[in-house]
Amino acid sequence: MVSAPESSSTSTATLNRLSVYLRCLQELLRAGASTISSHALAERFHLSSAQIRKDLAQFGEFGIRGVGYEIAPLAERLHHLLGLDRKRRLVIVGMGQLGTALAGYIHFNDASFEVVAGFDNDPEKIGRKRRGVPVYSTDQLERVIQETGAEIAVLTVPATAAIECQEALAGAGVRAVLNFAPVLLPERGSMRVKNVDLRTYLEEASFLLSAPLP
Amino acid sequence: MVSAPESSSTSTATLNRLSVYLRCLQELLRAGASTISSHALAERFHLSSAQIRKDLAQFGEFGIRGVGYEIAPLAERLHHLLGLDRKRRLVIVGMGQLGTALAGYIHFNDASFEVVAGFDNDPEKIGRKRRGVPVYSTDQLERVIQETGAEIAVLTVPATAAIECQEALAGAGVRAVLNFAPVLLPERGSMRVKNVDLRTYLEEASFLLSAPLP
DNA sequence: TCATGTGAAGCAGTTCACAGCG
DNA sequence: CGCTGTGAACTGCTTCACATGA
Repeated sequence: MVSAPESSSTSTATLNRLSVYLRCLQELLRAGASTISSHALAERFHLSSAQIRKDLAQFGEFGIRGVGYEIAPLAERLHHLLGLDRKRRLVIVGMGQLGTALAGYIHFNDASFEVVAGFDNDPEKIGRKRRGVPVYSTDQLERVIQETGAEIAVLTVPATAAIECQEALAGAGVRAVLNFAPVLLPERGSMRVKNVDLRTYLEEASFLLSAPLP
Repeated sequence: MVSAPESSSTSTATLNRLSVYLRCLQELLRAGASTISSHALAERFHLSSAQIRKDLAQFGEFGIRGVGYEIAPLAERLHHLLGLDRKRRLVIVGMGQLGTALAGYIHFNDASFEVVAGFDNDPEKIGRKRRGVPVYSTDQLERVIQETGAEIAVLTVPATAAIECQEALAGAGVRAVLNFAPVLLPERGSMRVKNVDLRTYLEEASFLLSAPLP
């Protein structure tokens, strides 16, 4: 038994699975279960049980041989590991259709994240609230982000504006961006970027439909 | 010179890059360029030039040694390859905030995709149009999909409803799903699934913010 | 006995480095 | 000469298989 190494590097793939495991564990907990084996978990996600054990073993020995994992402490561990016991503030840049919808969606779905501000260039929107979120001019980006202490940004602006927005966000100290604009934004310095390119996803679907059935 | 192999298997990663290359080529074409080298492309995307050459070489020899790639024919080739010269019909299941926003977004952004129907359980919405898209009861899913010939579905329903929706879609003959519900839907038979899990993305960001700076 | 934790093997995708050709 | 096309090396993730321990 070793006290959790915790560090080195956890891959994105592993991280995303942990997020999914956590939700599953929370559900099991609500349903009154107390332990679960890697095999049982694997079945739910159509993964291999070894995958799950490897994922979990990175952070210390959490399982009980012959039995499985205790759900409650494991869930708590993952919750902490993902940094979810601390509420994260985020801003939405581009309060159009999609930005506004995401503001509501995040607010409604996720207790660990708080949408503290939206930005837009449309004078009609500036100074009002949309879905409970105050909308500021994009000029105010740096000031508002520093005042609110936001750490994450969701980018829902047109492709042409995305790069300059990213620069402004980097300047304001934002360290994580979810980019919905259809451009591949690069990581820059300490800023992490997750590109969520709807267009690419649709085109992937289109390709698969054209291809012969597997 | 070999006539394009075209087949075997193209990985998702490659496919997604092709989608991005295509948009870049179209932009270059509008700007009046006629050829581009793998190095110049690589610079734009912060990729290696070898990566780009490998990606493109899968479909035949398209480059001119000592020069680079001719933009127009390459763009046309990729466009065809991704199946974009054929208009794809899609439906949105769950016409809430997010579903409605996506309907507008796709319609506005992408000439190759047509949103032909939305589905929801809310009687208030059924029978009306939202963002130009007629909304039907979820009961009608199979009938409407077969009548419209939709091939792609965007899932924006609550997590609890996602699995049964997937089954209904599979039954209706839909072969590609973009799932925005926060559950990991499995591929089933010939149905391809792309999970776009906002919650996981946010939690990934949260983890990275907690972790020491790289 | 049964399920975990883990080295070793396997596989996939990326990068390297250079031969080949315009 | 410059840039493509490509085998070979490399990197990192996944799966296997088994020793270990409750």
